[in-house]
Amino acid sequence: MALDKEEISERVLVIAETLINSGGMDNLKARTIAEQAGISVGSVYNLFSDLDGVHRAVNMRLLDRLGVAGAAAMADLRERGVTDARQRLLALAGAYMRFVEAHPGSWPALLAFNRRRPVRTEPDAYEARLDLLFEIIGGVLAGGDFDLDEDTRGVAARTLWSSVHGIVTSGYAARSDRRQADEIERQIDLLVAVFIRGLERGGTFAHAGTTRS
Amino acid sequence: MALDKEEISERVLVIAETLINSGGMDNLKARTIAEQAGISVGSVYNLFSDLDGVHRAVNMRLLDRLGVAGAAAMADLRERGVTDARQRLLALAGAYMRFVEAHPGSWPALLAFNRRRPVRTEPDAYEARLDLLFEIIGGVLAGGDFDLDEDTRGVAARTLWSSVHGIVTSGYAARSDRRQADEIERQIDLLVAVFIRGLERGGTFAHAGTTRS
DNA sequence: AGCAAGAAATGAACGTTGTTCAAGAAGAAT
DNA sequence: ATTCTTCTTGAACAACGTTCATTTCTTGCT
Repeated sequence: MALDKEEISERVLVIAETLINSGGMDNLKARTIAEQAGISVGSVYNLFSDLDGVHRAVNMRLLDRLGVAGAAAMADLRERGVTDARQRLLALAGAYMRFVEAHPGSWPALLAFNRRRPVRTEPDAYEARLDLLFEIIGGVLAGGDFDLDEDTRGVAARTLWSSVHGIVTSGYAARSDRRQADEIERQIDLLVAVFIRGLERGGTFAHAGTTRS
Repeated sequence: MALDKEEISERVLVIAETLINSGGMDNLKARTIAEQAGISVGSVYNLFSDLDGVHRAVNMRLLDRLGVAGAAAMADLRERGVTDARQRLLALAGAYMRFVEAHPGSWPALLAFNRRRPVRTEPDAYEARLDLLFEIIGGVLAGGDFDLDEDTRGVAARTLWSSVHGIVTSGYAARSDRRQADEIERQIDLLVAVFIRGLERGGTFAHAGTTRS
């Protein structure tokens, strides 16, 4: 055996991500992986349970990289002495935007994968990675001069994440030219500005009871 | 020919939506459609270009229904004399939430379909239906006592849509139990409250220049 | 070195899928 | 009745995910 099992798995995942990123999840084919990795189809199934398993592993690596990108953006601003909450939130949103742009195939594939009905295996591994993102955002909110209790701050952080996520992904789903990138930036600017103004005034955000019919 | 071509198309679409909604897009199979509709596989391809064409048609019907649901929610509040912007936005978000709940398979499938790389056919038909939603939200914003120019109001409407969309879909993607429905409602409450507080103070929302690195 | 037992890799084979298209059936027109 | 046109059919094809009997390699022992 020329290579370690770990090394081959690694290579398979790199190949798999490239395939998915260039042609969507439909482009992830067992025979293509095998050919490009220099192994047989059977070996792919020896390393991973099935193609869904390969995709899951690719997705975990993606989420890890997104977390790193977010943390790096915060570290960068900290180094440059920027503590302004608005700029930090914009930097986080920008990091996410660039991340999605850099993964035009694999990120949509991750989203599509997580929507598939029969269902979530390893929810913990997935949500733990999301929690990391929420904590970064929560940290920014805690650093600003908002008067929020811990619980509300958590909800606000998750709301910000969901909102930015919605803006970026539905933006790129609609089109992919530069006009759309500008639209996304405008929406992010407005969202962050509105959030900061709205949160600055403090208070609670109890359920108004009108969401349900 | 016992039935009109229109009638059979209609029946095929109803069957297709049921299949997609119950088992995701993987459940949409040419032979299943043919069998349930009482026609042959070839006839399915006679009515639609391919399975993507069937899915596209199903998606258009879904978007139409979503638009109707939003308009109905607004009409209902108008009848009851409710003009408060906050309650109207919450009602819209609630309508979307219920819509997504009512389409656990077909709505995620629509989202996944629109993310597929090779690409958008008929972008106009799709975006026209989205514009209708934006106009409904824009109308609510115009009705409230915000001091927004038309352009900013449009951006705000689209931002609200994207945000609510992000909250609802990433909420249901993560889990599907009742705890998650509560979380979604909390996020929507906070988002709407923050938006109204933020927008009330007027002003512009120009690009701060920190989104891009 | 030789050898046996266990582990890992292989790719032919199977069942399903989307899609096509020659052949046939049905209808319309003369 | 006959021709022409249009629609319908389902067998056939290629491509896919997945399995598993067979082969190949590795390891431990004498």
